[in-house]
Amino acid sequence: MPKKKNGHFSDFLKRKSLRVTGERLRLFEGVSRQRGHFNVDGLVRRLHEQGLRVSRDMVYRNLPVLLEAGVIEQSFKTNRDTFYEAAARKKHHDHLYCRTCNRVVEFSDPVIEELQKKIAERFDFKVEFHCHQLVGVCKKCRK
Amino acid sequence: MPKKKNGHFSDFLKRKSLRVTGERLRLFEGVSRQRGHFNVDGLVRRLHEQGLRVSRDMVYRNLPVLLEAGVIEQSFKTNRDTFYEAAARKKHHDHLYCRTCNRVVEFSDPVIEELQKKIAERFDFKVEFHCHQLVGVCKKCRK
DNA sequence: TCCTTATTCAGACTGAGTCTTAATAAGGAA
DNA sequence: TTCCTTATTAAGACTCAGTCTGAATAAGGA
Repeated sequence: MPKKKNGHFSDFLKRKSLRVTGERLRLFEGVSRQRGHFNVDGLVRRLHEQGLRVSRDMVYRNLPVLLEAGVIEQSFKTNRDTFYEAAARKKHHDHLYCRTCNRVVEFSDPVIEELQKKIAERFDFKVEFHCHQLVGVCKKCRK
Repeated sequence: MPKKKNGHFSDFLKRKSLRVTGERLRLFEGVSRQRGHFNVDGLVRRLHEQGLRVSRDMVYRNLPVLLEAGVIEQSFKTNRDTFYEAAARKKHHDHLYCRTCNRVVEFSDPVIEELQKKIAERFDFKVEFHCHQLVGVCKKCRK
């Protein structure tokens, strides 16, 4: 029984005076074990396939909570959707997005991260997340 | 009469075997003189106010053309809209976006730009534009 | 001038994200 | 435990940025 796993999350909820509901804990567990990028509808579909009954609306309502708790982070945006991923799985990274084949390549650069932090400080800006994606055409799609 | 102004644009159209229509040239001129950030519906509204009759669809259809010709560039995205700005007006920059007051602060960092270029080269990726925004809460909104 | 075909317009459509309302359940008080 | 207040939930309607369709128009080559 991994009671400990969602301990941090329910602590977070209490700290924020949000109610610790079974729904939220189940959502937390379900989301935490997802791999790769997902949009909301994709997430709901996956969770259903895994036998977890959650409504789309429930996910949308709790998105800010999951983001603030650091359970997920925003990954990248296409014209249509916003994609997320479970944050605990791996360290932060940014994305190259091929608009032709929709494939995504991850990159991370500690120098860029550091410079970003400095910029935020300079403007006295509390950054909650950032979106950094290079959009274009990958090698394959250029033939 | 600044005939020369849209010369580059009509050359671009010809090079791409796209038809040089009065509509497109008018759109080009209208868009070029806009200042600040705008989304599509806002742009259409502004152009109407300035006496230029363009349909929303016309703008959407020609968005890729204007982007590729370098007339506008993508600026930042909110949950709902994508914002653009006339590119010729000023040099490239990125954005801090306050999700509370929706205000936008511009920043630019040549080192980050350079590092991005290197990353794109490493993955042999032809970058058409990039989206780099730090989302959070500005000084004022934190009281 | 004619003909082909890209472009334009009007308006319907799609779907991500939001909102409403009634029902439910968390958690504090006694 | 029981009751009560109030946040949360489910279902489904709604909004509106962006896309698509089909008919009318006009660019540009022959």
